Amino acid sequence: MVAQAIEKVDKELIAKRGDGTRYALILAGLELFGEYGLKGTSTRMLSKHSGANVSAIPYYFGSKEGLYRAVVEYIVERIAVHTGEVRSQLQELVAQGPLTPEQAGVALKKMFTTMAHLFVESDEPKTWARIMVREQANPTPAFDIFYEKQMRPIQNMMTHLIAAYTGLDPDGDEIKIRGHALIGQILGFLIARESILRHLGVSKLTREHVDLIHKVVLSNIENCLKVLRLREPQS
Amino acid sequence: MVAQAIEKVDKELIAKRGDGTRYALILAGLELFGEYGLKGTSTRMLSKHSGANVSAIPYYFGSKEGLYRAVVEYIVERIAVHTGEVRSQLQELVAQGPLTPEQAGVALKKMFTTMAHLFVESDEPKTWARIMVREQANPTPAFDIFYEKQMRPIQNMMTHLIAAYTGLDPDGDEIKIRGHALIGQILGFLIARESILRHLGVSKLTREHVDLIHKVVLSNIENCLKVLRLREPQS
DNA sequence: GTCTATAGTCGGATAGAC
DNA sequence: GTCTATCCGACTATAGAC
Repeated sequence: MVAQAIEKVDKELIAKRGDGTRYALILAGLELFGEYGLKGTSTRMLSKHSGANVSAIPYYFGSKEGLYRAVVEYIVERIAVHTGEVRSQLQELVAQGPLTPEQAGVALKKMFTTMAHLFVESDEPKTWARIMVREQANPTPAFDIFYEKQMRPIQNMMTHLIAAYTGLDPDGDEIKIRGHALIGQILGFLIARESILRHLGVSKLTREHVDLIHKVVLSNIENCLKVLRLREPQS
Repeated sequence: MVAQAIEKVDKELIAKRGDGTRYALILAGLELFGEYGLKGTSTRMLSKHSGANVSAIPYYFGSKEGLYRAVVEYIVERIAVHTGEVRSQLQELVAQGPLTPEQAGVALKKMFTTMAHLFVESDEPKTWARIMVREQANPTPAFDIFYEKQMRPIQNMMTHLIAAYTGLDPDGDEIKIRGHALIGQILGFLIARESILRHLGVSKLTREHVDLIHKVVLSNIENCLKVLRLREPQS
């Protein structure tokens, strides 16, 4: 199964080092760290799962923690691959000058759609999610990598767009909190997945569930923001 | 610090066993399992933190896993203490017969206010949260205790109230998903706290932040539900 | 019910052959 | 760059004194 996954992935990452061992370890780490956590995953497990020798871990990554950092960096790279296009589109748009509320509204919708698609629908992120959720609840030094390269740009872009759409002060706390609340709706389906699965009485989300989640989340977000637009700029 | 916390807590729990050792271990587990996870917490750490002897763990709980289960059970009990009053109020109300949309609206507001208060404002849940978040991402057998005794009743109550308020089919998937999305907004501030703290540029939420979060979340929820009320019952 | 001592296991990292 | 062998520390749980 590792070999299969290797083929799906950018050649560049493999080419980073002459061999596939390093990469096989990252893939193993992705699965095992997500499943059992940093401490819960032993180098022997990583070795067995990747097919690499135990000694390859200190050799390539210095230590088990080094491999963990590399795994987080890999996740950041993969998210960039998934969201890069939308992100550069939005950055281009923003760079062109001040946005009209209508433009901002369209951009926000695109942004949230991308997030919902990535977090709810795709299969790949489920592997990442566990690692990143752990990091949120209990940041290791690796959290900095994730936050600075992924979260902060998203937060900034969202703040900017919501400000353009609603007229809220882009530097105030309210706009940051509002953005966070909206993301929370989507994140809930990633983070508390076990609870929603049990509530729905299924072991896996069906196509219909996913579509429904999309619809609900996007309409909720639209409603929350629309009300702000109509509100007089104050306090 | 342990002795201090003991005093704050129900006498019953201490009286469960003649001694405080058992309880001191649970308190230590609450902090350490949250911080380092099940595997990441050693019996030596628990011993040192609680002041109890290492052997007290297998003695009272059978094993480290036994202590972990006891900690989850303790969390469930504590949540019940915090939410019990509102919960029985709501159950009473529901038992009296079918609710008008207005009654359901008031009840929903009370329910979400309680949750927001508990998850965003109080200090105690932050300790619980880490453990429960780990369980969501990676359920151990202890998750069942939490889900059946806490999550399911909340989900059922919420489904019931949203149905009464909006006219949505109480047995459909949509209502479950809508409820989950709304809870997600609140949960985001508990689970992804590190991200919102960094975005706000603070290391701890101030009173003002907490009030703002309350306001934003509750108004969002109200907006999302209000729209449904006006919607024609369909599909 | 609490302690010390220890058995028995498994972990990460290194040394050095190939 | 990959392997085997091994060191050494840390872990959980138990035995048995008090």
